[in-house]
Amino acid sequence: MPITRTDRFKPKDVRLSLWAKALSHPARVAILRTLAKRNACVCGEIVELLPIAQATVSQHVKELKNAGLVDGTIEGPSSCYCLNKDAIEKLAADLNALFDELRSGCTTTSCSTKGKE
Amino acid sequence: MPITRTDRFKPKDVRLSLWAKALSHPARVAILRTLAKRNACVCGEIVELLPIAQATVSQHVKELKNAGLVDGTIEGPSSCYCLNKDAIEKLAADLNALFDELRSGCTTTSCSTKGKE
DNA sequence: TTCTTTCATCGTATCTTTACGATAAAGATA
DNA sequence: TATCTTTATCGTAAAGATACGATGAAAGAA
Repeated sequence: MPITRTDRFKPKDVRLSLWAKALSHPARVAILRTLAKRNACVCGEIVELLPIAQATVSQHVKELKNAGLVDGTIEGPSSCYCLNKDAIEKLAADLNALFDELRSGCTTTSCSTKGKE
Repeated sequence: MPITRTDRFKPKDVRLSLWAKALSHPARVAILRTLAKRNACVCGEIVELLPIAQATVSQHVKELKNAGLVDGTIEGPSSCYCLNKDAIEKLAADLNALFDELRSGCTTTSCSTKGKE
């Protein structure tokens, strides 16, 4: 396998950026919300709700599956999707850990206030 | 202004996807972590730590500033950056609200287990 | 079997992101 | 003033993301 650019970054940062990328399109956020609300749903229902074509919805769902956030099963002629709860929790945990880190470092003064006084 | 594609999605989803996009590159995650750890720092220090060129670092920092997550002040010949704590909290709140929503909907069975039994 | 429904994938056009070298701007230093 | 340092921006190449129509595959209905 070739050396990718991301190999040069810390795995922790790469991991988080991949989670974030999964959420970085409004269609994908909407799909996750829909799956949560309906508890699982067929692809066609998602297509109805979103302002994009069926092929594009499939593409976005595929990304969410690749990210591990969504599972799918074939139900007759249609596909049933649902959230992967474990992955959602891992994502939430990773992000909360990041925020803890971002909160902890800085104490009081920001550089902008420091610069203005 | 022209009608963009994202106008067709819900503002709430667009907003979240924009936060996520800000975090969707390992360099940007690393920059945020660095700023937290050092409490504020000069552009050159970030360049030293990351495996990318100075121009690219500037570009990533600019995106973080556009997203509101980072503030910057000019200090003599150099630029000092720091986290925007308020924005970080807003981002954390938005994401936690999403996770609450994702957790609440589904109760027990996922479609994958349902499909296998 | 033939037709319909449902979804995934292919092919492709367009736009965006990422990356870098080169250069410009602006403060420091000599 | 001339020079050095530091950073932002420009120009641009390469890669990736997004979108859609068309097509394919697979299950169900007629």
